[in-house]
Amino acid sequence: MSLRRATISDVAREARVSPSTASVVFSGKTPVSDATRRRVLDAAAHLGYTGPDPRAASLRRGRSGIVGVVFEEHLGTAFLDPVKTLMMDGLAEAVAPLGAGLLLLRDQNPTSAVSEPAPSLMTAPLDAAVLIGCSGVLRESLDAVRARHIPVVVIEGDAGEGVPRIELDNREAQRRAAEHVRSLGHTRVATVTLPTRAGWRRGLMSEADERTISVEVTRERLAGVRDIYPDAPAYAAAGSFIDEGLAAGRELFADPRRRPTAVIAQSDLLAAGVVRAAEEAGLRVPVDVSVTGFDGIVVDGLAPYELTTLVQPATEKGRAAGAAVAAMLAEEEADSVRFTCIFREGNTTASVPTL
Amino acid sequence: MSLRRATISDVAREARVSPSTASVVFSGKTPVSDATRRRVLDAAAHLGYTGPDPRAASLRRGRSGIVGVVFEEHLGTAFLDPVKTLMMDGLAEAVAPLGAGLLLLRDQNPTSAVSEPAPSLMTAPLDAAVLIGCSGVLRESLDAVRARHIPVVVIEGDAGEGVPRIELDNREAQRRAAEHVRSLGHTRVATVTLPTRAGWRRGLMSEADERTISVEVTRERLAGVRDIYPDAPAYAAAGSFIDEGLAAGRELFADPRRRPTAVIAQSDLLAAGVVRAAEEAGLRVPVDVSVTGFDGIVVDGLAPYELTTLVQPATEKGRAAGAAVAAMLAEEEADSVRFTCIFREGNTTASVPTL
DNA sequence: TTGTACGCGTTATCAA
DNA sequence: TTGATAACGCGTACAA
Repeated sequence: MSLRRATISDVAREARVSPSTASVVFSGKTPVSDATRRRVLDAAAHLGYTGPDPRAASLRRGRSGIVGVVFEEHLGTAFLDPVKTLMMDGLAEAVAPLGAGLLLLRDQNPTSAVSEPAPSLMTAPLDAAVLIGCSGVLRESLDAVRARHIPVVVIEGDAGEGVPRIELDNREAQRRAAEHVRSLGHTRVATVTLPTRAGWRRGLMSEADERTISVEVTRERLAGVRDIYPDAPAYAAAGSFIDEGLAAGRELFADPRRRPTAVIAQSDLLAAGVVRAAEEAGLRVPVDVSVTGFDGIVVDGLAPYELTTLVQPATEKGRAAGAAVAAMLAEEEADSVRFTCIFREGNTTASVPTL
Repeated sequence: MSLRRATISDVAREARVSPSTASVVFSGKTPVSDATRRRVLDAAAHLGYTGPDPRAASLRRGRSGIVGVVFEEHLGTAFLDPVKTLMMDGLAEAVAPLGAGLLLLRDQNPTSAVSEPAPSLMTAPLDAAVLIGCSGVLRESLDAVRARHIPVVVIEGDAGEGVPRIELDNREAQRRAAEHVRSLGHTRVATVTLPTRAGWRRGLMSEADERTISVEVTRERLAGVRDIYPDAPAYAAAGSFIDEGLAAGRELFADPRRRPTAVIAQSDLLAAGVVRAAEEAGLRVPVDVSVTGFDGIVVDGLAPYELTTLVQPATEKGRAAGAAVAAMLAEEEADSVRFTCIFREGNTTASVPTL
């Protein structure tokens, strides 16, 4: 065995062909006679050569086969969100035909005090990047990627002109849920929102709080509720978890005299928590209180309840991002896509109780 | 603007320095006079040069800054498992100082009928690879990676000689839970296991079923129970979900005369489902029935229950894998690590009810 | 502190 | 069907 790994030239020499011929045997881009292919493959096996070095190949081709996925949070946190998980699934599926893989990236440099893009985002051999939830924080990452002229797609965020976006009709969808609740006769309604900004601790929001929501999804969905119920109390959770919904529900159901007859939650997990809080308070769902969610995921352990919710095409969103990436890599125009949620009536909403 | 992107030579020319000087300005490997640095940086800004091309740099240095993480399942499925999620977190944290990112990889080629490694595993510019749950299926991936002489670490799996492993004391830990249950006086005990093989549908296992369990974790933990309760009925779930535990619990609690007074579940999610099933059957936990879990994760929505469980250092496992990768990249010896679970008594176990 | 020269391993192009 | 040639863009001895 030699010290350094065998290269394609070594294989070519051993097989008594030119390096280009050996290369072609592996890439399959040009027909090669069976005899020659045999010789090359045998030589490769003999030398323990397992195919072209990806680093050299990617330099030569100008493609690395790597798509970066940029999160603005801890990976562990990101994957706690079932919607993001499904999106990743769709994305992975959509880039697989390109022979590409997904590189997990965080936006912030964790070791740096000042806000600057993570080094890996600057130094990774990316063919394209997908930014998830482009709020203010991801701005630097976006700029960094664009400066590198890397095609970029943004999911759920505002990216400025020229950047394809994958969006949801958050406001309209949430409004539909509110309309449904109204059509059932509910007038005492509360809403439980997703976090409003980084570092928000849970609690009822003041008007001032509402005006300064920096998370677009939260703002939009709240606006959808406000279209129908301008004055409903809004409780902002600290995250999209059952336990957060539970905490919110406890507070909302605490005072029997101001108890809402319907709660519109901005995620299914929050809604599940609200349902639990209702049970805990001795309220029957949906007889005494109606609850709506958002996302349309399967909430493990919530059976026999089926949330009335807005089903968002989470996997589709990922797939669409992947398709946009594929288009941009093929030098085609990639369009923004706006997905529509589908209202699904479960067994957690009913007419307002008659007193 | 020129057609092709500016290279470091262009910058050097514009700054009237040699390419190597310009290179050094970006890498910082050699001191450069302030004046020169300025000129180079200005020239770079002028030309829109954002730093060395990662593809070329990685060819030259022989490092890509990419660590592959190989799963044997759909990504969406993998991230449904809180333990894997935490592991990813630890892994990401541990490789970040290397300036490395995590490339998500599946082991099987989804488009191929025959079992062969995914193309991305063969063609991705990996510095190292981490295989998760190396059962039989991941064998090909392991061989492929080793043929490429890429350093590899295996989490929860058997990798053969020379491959560092990150393991858990599954059997001993589970035995401790069983011992705890026995010390509480329970004799009518059942266990709920993780899936036994790919494609297993839920149900009680026969002795023959038990002998042919192909998932190591399941086998080991079951062995731990068997050390104490050789004859306890074992129900294998189809996945680690609350709803699976619920289904298992329903079956175990169906017949009041053969009802177990304690259930040992192989994961916290399964245990949570068993707790729900107990409630559903009108049994109080832990008064009428004790339940133990495994993992020590926070089960969202299970409050006020706190499972008696075995806390496994999930994040630590990821970190250890990252450390092993770092060591191997530094040409050091990387040792296998065997982690120990910590028994934690919650409020879901109590003495056997007196009749 | 700066510059020269070379090679990292591959593949696209073109001619034979 | 095969082979010669020339980059791809950079980092790093080594010399100046």
